[in-house]
Amino acid sequence: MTVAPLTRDQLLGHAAELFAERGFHKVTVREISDGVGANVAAVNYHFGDKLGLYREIVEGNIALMEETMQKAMDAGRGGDADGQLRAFIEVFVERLLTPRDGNQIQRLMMREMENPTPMLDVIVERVMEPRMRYLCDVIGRLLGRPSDDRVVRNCAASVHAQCIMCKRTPALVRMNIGFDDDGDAAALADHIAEFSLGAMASMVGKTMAQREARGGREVGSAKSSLKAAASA
Amino acid sequence: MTVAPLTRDQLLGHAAELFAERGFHKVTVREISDGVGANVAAVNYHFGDKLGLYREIVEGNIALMEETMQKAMDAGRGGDADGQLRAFIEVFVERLLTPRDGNQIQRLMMREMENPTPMLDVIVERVMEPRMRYLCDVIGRLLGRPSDDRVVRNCAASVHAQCIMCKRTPALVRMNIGFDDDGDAAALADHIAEFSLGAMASMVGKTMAQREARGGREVGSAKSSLKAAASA
Amino acid sequence: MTVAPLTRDQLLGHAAELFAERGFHKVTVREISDGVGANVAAVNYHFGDKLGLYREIVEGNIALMEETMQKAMDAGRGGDADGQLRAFIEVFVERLLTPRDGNQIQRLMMREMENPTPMLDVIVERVMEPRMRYLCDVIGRLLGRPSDDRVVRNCAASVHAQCIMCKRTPALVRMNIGFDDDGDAAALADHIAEFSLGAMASMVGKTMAQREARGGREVGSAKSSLKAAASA
Amino acid sequence: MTVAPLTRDQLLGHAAELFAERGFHKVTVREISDGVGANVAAVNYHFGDKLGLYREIVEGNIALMEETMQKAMDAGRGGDADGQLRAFIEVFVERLLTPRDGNQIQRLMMREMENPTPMLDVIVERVMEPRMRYLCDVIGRLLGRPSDDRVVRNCAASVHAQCIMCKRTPALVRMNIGFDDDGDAAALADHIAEFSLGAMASMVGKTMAQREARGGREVGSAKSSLKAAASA
DNA sequence: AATGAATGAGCCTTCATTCAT
DNA sequence: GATGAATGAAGGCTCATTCAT
Repeated sequence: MTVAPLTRDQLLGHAAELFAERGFHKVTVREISDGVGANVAAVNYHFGDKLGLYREIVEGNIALMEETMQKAMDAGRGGDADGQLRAFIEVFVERLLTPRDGNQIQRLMMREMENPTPMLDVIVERVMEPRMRYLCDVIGRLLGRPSDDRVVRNCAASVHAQCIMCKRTPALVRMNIGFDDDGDAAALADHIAEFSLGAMASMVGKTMAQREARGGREVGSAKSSLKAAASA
Repeated sequence: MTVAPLTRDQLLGHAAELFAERGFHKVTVREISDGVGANVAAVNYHFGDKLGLYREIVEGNIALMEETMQKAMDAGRGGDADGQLRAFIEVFVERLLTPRDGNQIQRLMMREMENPTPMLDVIVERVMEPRMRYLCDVIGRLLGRPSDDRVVRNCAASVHAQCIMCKRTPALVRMNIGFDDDGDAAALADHIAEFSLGAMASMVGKTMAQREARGGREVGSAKSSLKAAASA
Repeated sequence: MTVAPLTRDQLLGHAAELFAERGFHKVTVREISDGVGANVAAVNYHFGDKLGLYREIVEGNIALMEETMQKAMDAGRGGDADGQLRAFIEVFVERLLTPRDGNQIQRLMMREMENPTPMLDVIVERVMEPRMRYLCDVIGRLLGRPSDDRVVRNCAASVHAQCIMCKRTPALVRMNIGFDDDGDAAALADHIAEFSLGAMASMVGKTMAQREARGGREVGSAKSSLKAAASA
Repeated sequence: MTVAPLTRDQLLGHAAELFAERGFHKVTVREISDGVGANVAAVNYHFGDKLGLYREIVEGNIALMEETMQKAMDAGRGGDADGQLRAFIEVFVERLLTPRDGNQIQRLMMREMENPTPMLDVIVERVMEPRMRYLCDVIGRLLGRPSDDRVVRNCAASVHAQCIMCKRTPALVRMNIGFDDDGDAAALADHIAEFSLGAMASMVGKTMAQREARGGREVGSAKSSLKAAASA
């Protein structure tokens, strides 16, 4: 026998969608409670206050996110850096563009970037930093440089900047500065991957050419898959 | 002999800073007026309403911006597309990072992206569209494709995304997903230019390789400076 | 056991009195809420906004009014036009002069005539138009003319103007231009009925005299009860 | 040589029109001053405050009114009461409907009836009371009764009510309870005069019939022109 | 004689929160 | 476990008035 979904869970579900869509500040508790046929006081009753509800949603999403991230890293394990970066971009972009019940973390993060809340710190610690660490790790291997290298960090930022721009916020749409708007996440991911891998291949090529021009020679350190490709 | 700064100008100055810092919606008229020791009604008296004050600030900034854009385009005139793109990125990034009294347009635009106001339309028309048109034009010549080509637009978006990310908003700083933070605009611009030009050179190279593989042959149309370099 | 009157009902009651007394625009929500010891936001909570509260009051009154009008028409049914007009005037004037708890429609309508609100349209549709239709119908039969005849409409306006003037607004009282102020609704109604029926009888008589002078002859059409009386 | 009209006079003229159109409370001092290209403070400078300006306008109009009233009374002098009443109604209605530069008293009085100001007392004393006195005097002679007779007062009120209704306020128009709307002041005045004289003739006739029925006889007192006509 | 600038009181509305049941 | 009712703080705006020049 099925029980009616508890108000608490309904609130969580409905609020999650609203927060993901418009951000913490632009959603009123009345909207949330009305949306599930509950009383205004329901939010405070179940979650202490509006932020408490938001916190629970964010934390739930973070947990999901951590699993996903782990899976993504596992999936890439064993492959080359090139494939790992492509995979990362594909997953990221797809998540950003495709609404999924119970997983709004990517959109929530976009909203946090626009209008931060106290939850941002948690998000940074448990989502952004692991992600950037992974991204830098992959790119480091791509470029044959340490993952805390300045160039690596900048390339990671370049890649990340493009991914973020995939999320079409109202302002971005009106500004018409985004990517081609055919709603095809795969095509978008492909462009970003091509663009970024091409950029980094070119960087590695130049570095090599410069070094070779200086009579230099590859000296150990990390092996670069792009260098390998470039020298092939 | 200098006169005490008029309330109107004080309001403009103070409000401009507040708006640039937090965006239109997160600033109250009381904050603005109190900040210069004026009455709440002062804003209404001088500017009709809050939006009128904001409009005047934005429009002043847009005018400055248009001059700058013109200058940037003039600077590139005569050079090749490669140089023009570099110049554009340099100017853009420099503006974004260097605070200038009475010129908050870049920050205001970031705030508009986060939380749009009715002024966004004007900004789009007079700032974003000319900028993107120019960017697509330059990149079109770089890639040897028409400026309204899909690939061109996507590359322009990739370049633009990176530029925007240079602006360190409070959230971006806390998220630690931005470029290396040494405050050196030139170095940042250089990274973005290298990254982007490398990406596009690689794209052109691939295209050529594909065409050559298909026994194709360069057939006129626009000449690509990157293609020229790639085939050299 | 009686419960303490709910704030909502208190607000309705107090506001109704204030609105009837001074009109929508001259009453503030603070006055309303303070008057029943409630918070300013109470009005918004219970009725959405000030107009929502007003709407509820007006609509309640209109409903009562419709019943009354129906009753007045029923009362006249079967009688001749003369009697119907008398009945109408009596009921109307009595309503206008006698304050009734929870029925402020007559006063509210006076206020709407002075300072219209968006509710006027509803009042017109559901109160004024039915009333004037009925009045024109009765007078049309009195005069032996179609109810949309110009003369009929003007006579209806003359009758209605006198009825309205029975309502002693503060300004009217100070101006001392109203009817004799002994508070006797029946006497007032009698005067208006005498005056108006006399006027119309005279009109019919003249018409007849004119027609007869022209050698004309009564040719059917609607039968006029006043004509019948005049020729008797 | 002509001098530029003084600000003071411009303010008087413009404000008079605005006040006549919408009433004291619905006109802002800014509107008044802007309308003549003057500063907001001009009103207070020249007239002390908004009410001071209004007072001056009202008093000027009252003075004009008194002259006019005097003239109207003079004009009627010598004629019979019937003609005097017709003349009164014609002048009154025509004044109400026809805007005249520098004579807005009728419209101002309508506005005072809707939304009284402190000036109402003066208007009552110097305009309303003399007018009603004259009206009662004329009607008294018409009916052959003393001018302070209850019936006379009521008839005066009936006449006056109809005249007032000629002024088409926004609410009256929407309510569709006014006279036929062809903007012809003369026709309107004619209807009201016919209606009212007919009404009073009928009253006199009845009175006579009643008295005669009681075997009564005309015993001196005021002579009634209508009675004369009725007995002819 | 007149004005630009500025003020203060007041209004309606919004929203997260709290309280008593 | 949940709610209807009510609150208080705050926000944008209007308008007659005042002040210094």
